[in-house]
Amino acid sequence: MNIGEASKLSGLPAKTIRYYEDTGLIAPPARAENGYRDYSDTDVHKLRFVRHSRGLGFSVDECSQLLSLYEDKGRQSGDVKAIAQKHLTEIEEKIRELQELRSTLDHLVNTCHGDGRPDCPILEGIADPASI
Amino acid sequence: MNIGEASKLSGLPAKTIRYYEDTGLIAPPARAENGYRDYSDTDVHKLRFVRHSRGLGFSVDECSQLLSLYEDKGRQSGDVKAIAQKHLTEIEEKIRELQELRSTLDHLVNTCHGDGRPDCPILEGIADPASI
DNA sequence: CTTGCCCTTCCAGCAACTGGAAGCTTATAT
DNA sequence: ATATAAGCTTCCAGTTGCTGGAAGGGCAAG
Repeated sequence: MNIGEASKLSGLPAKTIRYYEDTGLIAPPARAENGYRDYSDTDVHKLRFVRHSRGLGFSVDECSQLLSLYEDKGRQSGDVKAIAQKHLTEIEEKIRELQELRSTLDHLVNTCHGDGRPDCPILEGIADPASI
Repeated sequence: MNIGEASKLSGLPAKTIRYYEDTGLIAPPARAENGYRDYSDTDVHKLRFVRHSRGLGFSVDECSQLLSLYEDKGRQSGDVKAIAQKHLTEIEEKIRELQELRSTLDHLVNTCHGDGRPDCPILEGIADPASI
């Protein structure tokens, strides 16, 4: 099938599929006689795999590793788990950071009248965070 | 003072300060006779303001708006609050997304033995999310 | 036969820096 | 005085993960 069809079935934009091919994340597919990329069902399956792992927030590099492991029937699940665990830890860290930001911002937003007057605790809080 | 000193006092890398100048976030400082950038205390104050607002996760563009408002003594606090509120909402949305990812990943990681055997619920979950 | 859509490649740009090269000036050490 | 090191200048390239657009070829329908 052409890239348009593979795009529909995988849920990835055609642009993105070509990009993944360029950067080596996915192997180049077969080519039809007219030069068009020709995707198999297996190719589409892998594209979907990549879309899902990207959707879980894995970096393209991590997706590449996960895809290799997926294709390696002699894999060790410990290797997969290590990647996922590391990613999970990073996500948890990110959540903590964002919650801190939310807390600070929420406080600032709530103390600002937000009207036509110029005095603004938000700006003061940014200028001098120690004052919060 | 030279950029190195301004960097120390503001907490921003010299590279970043030059970058902010290039992109118009901060006004170009005075220049000494030797061509070196020459920062005033006021300049440093603004650099700190930018560092803090970046630290709160505002985009450079939003920082630019906030800095303008900070310098505008006739500002309306409602304008500031609108920017901060929008950002807060985005952060809350981001937190929700990450919590979803965390939930899914946590489940996957916990169901994987993570040993030398090849069967791996993480890979299966990525390949077929409907199965989770 | 032309219109329109799909495909191809390549180049540029987004955010927000960061690193490095090449070439000044200034400060320090001998 | 001189050699070296540190700090400054500019400019260009790379990072991540795409996305948009230009220029051109393929192919089916009207």
